Formats: sequence, structure tokens, C-alpha cells
Amino acid sequence: MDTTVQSTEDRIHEAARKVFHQKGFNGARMQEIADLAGINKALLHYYFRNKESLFEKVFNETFSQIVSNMTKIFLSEMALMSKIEIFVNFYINFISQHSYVVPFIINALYEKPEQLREIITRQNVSPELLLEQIRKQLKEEMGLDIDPLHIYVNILGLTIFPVVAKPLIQSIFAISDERMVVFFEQRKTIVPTFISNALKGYEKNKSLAKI
Amino acid sequence: MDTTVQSTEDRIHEAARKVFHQKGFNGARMQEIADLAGINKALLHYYFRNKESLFEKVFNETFSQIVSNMTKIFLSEMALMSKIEIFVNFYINFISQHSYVVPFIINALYEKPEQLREIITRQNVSPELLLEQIRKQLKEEMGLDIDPLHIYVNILGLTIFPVVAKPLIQSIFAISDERMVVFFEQRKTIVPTFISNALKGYEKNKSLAKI
DNA sequence: ACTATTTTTGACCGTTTGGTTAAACTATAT
DNA sequence: ATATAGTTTAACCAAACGGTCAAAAATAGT
Repeated sequence: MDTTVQSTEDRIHEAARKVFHQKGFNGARMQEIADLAGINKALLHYYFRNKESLFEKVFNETFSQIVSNMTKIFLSEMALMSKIEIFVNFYINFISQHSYVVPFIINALYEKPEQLREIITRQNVSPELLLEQIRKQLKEEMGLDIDPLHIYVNILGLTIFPVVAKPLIQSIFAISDERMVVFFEQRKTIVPTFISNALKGYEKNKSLAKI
Repeated sequence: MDTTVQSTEDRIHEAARKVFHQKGFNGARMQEIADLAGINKALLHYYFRNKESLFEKVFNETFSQIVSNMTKIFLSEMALMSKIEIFVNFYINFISQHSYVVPFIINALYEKPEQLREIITRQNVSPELLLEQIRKQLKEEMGLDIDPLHIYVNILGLTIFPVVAKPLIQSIFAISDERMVVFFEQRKTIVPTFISNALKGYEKNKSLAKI
């Protein structure tokens, strides 16, 4: 398949990403990462000082990837509802393909909250622009004075939660793999419709819109 | 404070719950559980065969607690929108107070999917009643032919996701602890309103309601 | 008071873990 | 060819881990 020659450092990095994503910091073994990269374990410590620093590198990369994609769409020049449609579509695909990523981040944040809070703030995502943009569009395109943070969190919750809770939903409701694929395809249209309906509801009754 | 004399087994059980909830299976140490219970490590293995069985006990208890509360509200005799209001209120409080519980379950399901899928199906929650009840109420109270699973997942996502992603939201948007409390208080009214608006939107335009 | 049973302990064991070290190998430049 | 710097390895280490064991302490039955 892939015949491109990777540098040792890249092979380690890729292997570490896979193992950390699947097993978390505590579940991951340095030996397993070395095996997956096809190298000696000592070579891991030659390129990366220790497990912590290797994990930090993976976490940083993963986190910034997720967040940058998240903001990119909402900072573009489109109508708000179009952004939401694209966002939902993109994220259901993305997280389905990288199903370990979000649990990995949630897990990491609960395993070592203090250390990661630092790392996150060091990345300074500066989401003020994002929220301001949403606030502006809610106002100008729909005449709504709603807290953009709540709307944004709603969008994230409707999109991300089902993907994260997939194993749970599948077990509880006894859904086959095939039906699960259909389920997520349906959500690509259902979620934007749901949000659109909700926002239109505020328009009809603007006295309730002040929150 | 609490002067009730607990049995050793209960003390172990409580200690195990706390440690497993905070650190997950891989992060938890038997020694730490023993210390927290104020007993010798060997006594752990006297009451519980090994780490796995102790974890299973904690997982079962936690999982059934979450799910039973989840279904109880929706199977009661009330109007759908009242159920949703009560559900959102209850769960924002519950998960805020037990903030480790949901990540614990998500984490567990990604750490050991096969074993837990068994355990979950063994508990057989039988959610058909729940979905059927929601479907019926959507139809009778609002005249909607919508897939109840999607609506239910939407309710869960809007309610649970923000609590799970709390450390993330707080770090990214630089929100103080006090503002975070306000944020969740706001959601207790915002989420039911959001859902109510969305459902009313389907009523207006029933051609879109078939999903 | 004595015995039998249950509960609790300290010391210990084999394995696994992240990490180190010194030596070997490779490539490059002179 | 030889010195030099960078790369890779096998062997090893101390600490931490889950788990065991035999003996001590506590409890209950007679």
C-alpha cells in the first residue's frame, strides 16, 4: 500500500498516536508503541525523553487538529445555517473515522486535568472570534439575541455526543452495525433540521429569546 | 460527620468506586483502594477475587444507576415536555454532582469494549418500552411521526455532553468556576426551550417530519 | 475455658513497567 | 582508510504492580 519511506521519528510518532488513542495514557505500553513502530524500545527514549513527553506531543497534535477544524468552518463566510450543515456533516464523518479521538481527549482530561489545562491554554485557541461571529450571524440573519455559547454547545452536543456514546447506544438499544451506519447518515440531515427549527422557534416568540 | 459503622466490604466497595471513577481501570491501583478503605491490600483479595471482578462490580452498579434513572422519568405518566424538563433538570444536577460517572463509563467502554458489551446486555435494560412511549407521546401530544430514537439521543446529547465536556469548554472558553455554575443553571431552562421549539417546528411543516 | 471459624495482617513472589547503559552499527566527511 | 557524529540494539535495572501465603488477631459456638 504505502511505500513512502518514513523517518524513524515519524514512525514512532504514528505508532504512539495509534496506541495512545486506543488505550489512553495509562493503558498504553511503551513496548507496544516500539513494536508497532518496528523498533527497539530504547530508541523511543532516544527520540522522546519519556512517556509523558511522547503523550504530550500526541495530545497537542490531536487536540489542535480537532479544535482547528471546529473553528475553521464557523469563521468562514457563509450563512449560519449553511455552516451548521457543513459542520455536522464534516464532524459526523470525521469522528466516525477517528472514533477514538474524542474519548481519548475526554479520558485524558479526566486522567490528568491539571497538566492538560496548562497545555490547552498554552495553545490559546482564542474562541472569542468564533463566538462573536455566531452572535453576529444569529442577530443579523435571524434577529436573535441569544447567547452564542449555548447555541454552539448545543450544536456540539447534538453532533459529537452520539458518536462518543456510540458503543453505549448500540449496546442499550441493540442496534446492528449496519443500522448504526444508517443512523449516523440520518443525523446529518436531522440535526441541522432540529437546530433550524429550534432557532426559528425563537424568532416567533422573541420575548423568550433573551437568555 | 458520618458515624455510621460500615462493614469492611462496604468500605472496600465505596473506596473502589471512588478510585475507579476517577482513574479508570488502568489508572486505578489496588493499593490506593486499600489505603482509602483503611485496610490491608490482602484483604481486598479476600473479599474480591481480583481487580477485574472488583471493577465489574463497580461498573455494574454505576451503569444500572445511570440507566435506571434515565428510563424511570420517561416511563412515568406525564406530558412529554414535562418529562423533558424534569429529565434535563435532574441530569444536570446528578451528573454535576457525580462528574466522573459518565467519562468513567465512556472510558470503560473504550478500554474494554467486548467484556462490557456482555455485561450491558446481561443487564437487559429493554429500552423498547421507553422508545415506544416517546413515539406515542410525540404522535398523540404533538402529532409528530418522528423517530423517537433520534429525539431521545438529541435530549441526551444536549444534556449530557456539556457536563462531560465541561473541563474542555472551561479551558477553551476561559470560563471561571462561578460562571460555569451559572452556565449549567441556564441550561436547565435553555435546553427544554430549545427542544420544545425544535419539535414545534416539525408541527408547522409536517412534510419534513418524516425521517 | 476451649475450640473452630472468620477476619486481618505483614512479608513475600513473580511479572511487568518505564527507563538506562554501554556497545555495536551506519553514514558522512576528510 | 580513518576519525566523527548520529543511529540502533541487546541486556539490564529499580520500582511498581497484582496477587499469594502463612500466621496472627478477633469473633462466635460449646
